[in-house]
Amino acid sequence: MGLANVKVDLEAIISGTQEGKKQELRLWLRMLSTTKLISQEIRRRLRNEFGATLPQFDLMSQLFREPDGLRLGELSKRTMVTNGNITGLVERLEIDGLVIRETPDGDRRVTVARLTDKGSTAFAKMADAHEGWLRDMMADVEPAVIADMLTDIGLVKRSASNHLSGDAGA
Amino acid sequence: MGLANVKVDLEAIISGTQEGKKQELRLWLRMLSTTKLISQEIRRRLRNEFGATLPQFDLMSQLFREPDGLRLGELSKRTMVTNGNITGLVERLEIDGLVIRETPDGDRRVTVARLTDKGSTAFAKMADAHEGWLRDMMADVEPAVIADMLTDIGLVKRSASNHLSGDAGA
DNA sequence: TATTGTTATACTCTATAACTATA
DNA sequence: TATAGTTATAGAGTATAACAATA
Repeated sequence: MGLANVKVDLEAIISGTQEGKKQELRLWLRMLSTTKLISQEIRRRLRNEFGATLPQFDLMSQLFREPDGLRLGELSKRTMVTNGNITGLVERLEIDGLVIRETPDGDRRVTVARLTDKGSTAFAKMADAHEGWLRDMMADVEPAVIADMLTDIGLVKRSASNHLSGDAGA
Repeated sequence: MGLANVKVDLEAIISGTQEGKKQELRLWLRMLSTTKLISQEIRRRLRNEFGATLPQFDLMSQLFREPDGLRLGELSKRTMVTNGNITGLVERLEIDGLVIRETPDGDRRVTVARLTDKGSTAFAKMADAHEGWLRDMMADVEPAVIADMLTDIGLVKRSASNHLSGDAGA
């Protein structure tokens, strides 16, 4: 108890003071290194357990939300992968039978990619595992990490009762 | 004015409730997509303005902190790059004259890498620019993003005075 | 002419495993 | 035998630019 409602000083950040700038910078740096760790592990598991890459997972997750599929240009925007590279990315997935490309009648320049049934099933499994992995990884570092992260960057003011190492349950 | 000390509910997270788990998950997902955007832009600028890559920048930042250099094994750990790949990474930097490899007398199996003067100067410039870029990127999205991010994931309880869109200065 | 994709190129990163030299 | 690096290999991602087909 006493852990709730830890005070956060957002004012420095929002008002754009020097101190606020420093805090922002540290927040992003912290986020970058933390997410590097996480995404490295996610990539490893995607590869080992599903033979997939993170960009492929990203792409499939976009298609999963769009049963009718997406034009490659739109896919490119959403995944932040250049047009030229979307082709190869989709191609590899098509070879595995996870994605199919079709040209609609209206405009023959257009290519629409969508998940096959196999792809849809595969992605559902991956997404499920993905969520579980995140939970696992959080369990390893939790409960200290999030609060520590916020404290570390000076966003959360550490209070006497906010000392997490040790008897969190007491 | 009312923006300070916004209340944060860490209790759900720390106590490990269902609700806390959900919040964590959303936090990581948000972080992953946010940092993807940022690191993509950072990578682009490092390449265009300095001809460097993010892994190279990471490696140099480790060496910058250690004037005496680091053994490759230690570099590998700190950068999370496998031993086999550290060799090539360091090699490319050595070709550019930014890093030098030396074998100490005590143990001839060991290789120590350290920044050259040129490398040190180059890194200082890069780090400076890097910090500026982060500030720039934050300026684009700021002040809403950080607070919004925290609010969005349910970490910060949005209050009446915490409505950021619009007249933040009033 | 503009748009939509594709192709071509070149480089870096990443992972894995076999290998060498030294201790 | 164990340790520190290196080499070898293969595959994917990334960026850029030239290109083809269609509108």
